[in-house]
Amino acid sequence: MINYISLLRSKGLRATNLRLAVIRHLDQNHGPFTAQEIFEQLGSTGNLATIYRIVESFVDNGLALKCNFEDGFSRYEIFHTKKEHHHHVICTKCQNWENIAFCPVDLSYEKIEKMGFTEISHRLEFFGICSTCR
Amino acid sequence: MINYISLLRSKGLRATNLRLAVIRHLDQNHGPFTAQEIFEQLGSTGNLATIYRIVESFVDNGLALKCNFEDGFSRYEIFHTKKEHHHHVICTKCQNWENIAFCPVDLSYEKIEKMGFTEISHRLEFFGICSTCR
DNA sequence: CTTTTTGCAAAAGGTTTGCAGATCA
DNA sequence: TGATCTGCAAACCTTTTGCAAAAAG
Repeated sequence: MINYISLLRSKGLRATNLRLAVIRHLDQNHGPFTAQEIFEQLGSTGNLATIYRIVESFVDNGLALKCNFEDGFSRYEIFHTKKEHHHHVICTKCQNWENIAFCPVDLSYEKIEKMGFTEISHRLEFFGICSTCR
Repeated sequence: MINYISLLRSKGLRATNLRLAVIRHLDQNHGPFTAQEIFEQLGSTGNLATIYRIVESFVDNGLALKCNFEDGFSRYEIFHTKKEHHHHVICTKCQNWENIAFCPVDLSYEKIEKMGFTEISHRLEFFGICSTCR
């Protein structure tokens, strides 16, 4: 059982009720979620603008990752070093997604370093049509 | 020398002056570009809303690709089958980018097909800090 | 001369911001 | 108590849309 209060404080963030609710929700559910989804799943308490401030602060402090399904919404997903870096396949019809267990990209970093870049990261998402929609 | 008029017509698009200017600009310059950039680089003639309609019609008809540098703008890049599928490294400080000559991802499609997906595609961008900004 | 495209202005819609009051440490 | 955070409402900013006029074929 994770101590969310300590986790937040370790990043210099005060452990407010709403922040605790958001970090717990992200940690215990199958995300990523949009800010709107988090807001609703938390019972539409609090305020959407505050949810945005919270998830962005999590991204800035390494508690969450932001990802992009090319549908006009930013999505936020828990990040701890325990959980490995991963990607998604998004169905372009129903917008459901699955996690992908492997990353085909990391081995490429050496080539990009040779191009003169440092502190390399990447964003990768797959799109397709899932078996249900076919 | 590409015949842009025929190229547009082969996709069922009328060869208007603005569409010709946009396709020529995308083809002859080092993109991708935002709609605003295209508008300005073309001398701010025409209308930004029309530029949006044009580049989106190019994407729908396979003449352009849309890509995402995670900075709030959509970017559009010429696409012909002659030019191979490729990715970018974007400097997170100066927002300049370079093309990447290889794609580490295509070999993964088989694994994703086994997950039940068809018509698979992917979006991949690398981020880092370039030698100038370091 | 019919259909498609453009310009203009206004709307849409996700995200951000200013500020006063509430909450945390 | 002092610093940080939240709620509210309004602003922001990229992108889209409706419609009448213009251009294409």
